Amino acid sequence: MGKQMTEMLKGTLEGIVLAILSVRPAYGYKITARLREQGFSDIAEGTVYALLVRFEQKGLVDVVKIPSEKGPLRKVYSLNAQGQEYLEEFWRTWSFLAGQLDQLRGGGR
Amino acid sequence: MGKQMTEMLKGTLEGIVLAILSVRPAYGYKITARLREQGFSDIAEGTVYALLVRFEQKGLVDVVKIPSEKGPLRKVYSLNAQGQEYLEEFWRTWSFLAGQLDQLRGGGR
DNA sequence: TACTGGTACATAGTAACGCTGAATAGAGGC
DNA sequence: GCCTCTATTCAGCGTTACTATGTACCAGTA
Repeated sequence: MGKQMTEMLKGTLEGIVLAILSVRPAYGYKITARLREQGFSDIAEGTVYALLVRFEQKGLVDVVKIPSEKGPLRKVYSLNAQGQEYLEEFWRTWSFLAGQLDQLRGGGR
Repeated sequence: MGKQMTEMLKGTLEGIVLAILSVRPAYGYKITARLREQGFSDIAEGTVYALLVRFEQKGLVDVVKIPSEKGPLRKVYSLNAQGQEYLEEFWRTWSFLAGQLDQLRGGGR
């Protein structure tokens, strides 16, 4: 992945994963696979797990352990009220930034 | 400034400043002031200067020293061909990310 | 039994970036 | 002289994503 993308993901990946969780609960492995399908080609496994741990520590998610059909236990994460709140703030921040960028891009031509 | 914004600016502020320079050459103090007016309320002084130094090291900008009407010499930065190229790549990366986020946001409701 | 491959989670170490806070310095106004 | 505004620089810090590796469970196969 490009270095620009790597840096741009800081702060954004968090929101992306929260948004994914807001649609439906999911576990790390699945989230990583989904991100890769969506074009974030080399998101590292460890990256998502670290993120999920942080969510848990901040109290943004609830966790349930569910047996997998194949392999070790899955840790299924779901967004709780606080996480929803946090996600909304993320969207506000993102909107502002995207607005500014659009303006700059338009003005630059 | 919010912590979310701080993290989101990583990788993005770089593009923002490059975009500003692509419109017309500018110097650190002015850029910082302009960013603050545009709503990036507490961009730290040092942040922009560090960015400009990095641009210089990567060879994305040309630098001229010009006397100020009031105060020490200004270091005026202008985007060169390589910088222009880099900025275009930034826009491509940004477009991809913004597209993904828009999709997620739409799907989440 | 041993091997392979897919699923699933965890973690130590590293690099990059923006922030904090302070220092330096010139010019003009009181 | 002292303060304010302009203008740049730098050391140290916290957060984040990446790299690389390790653990573990299960199914299929030879």
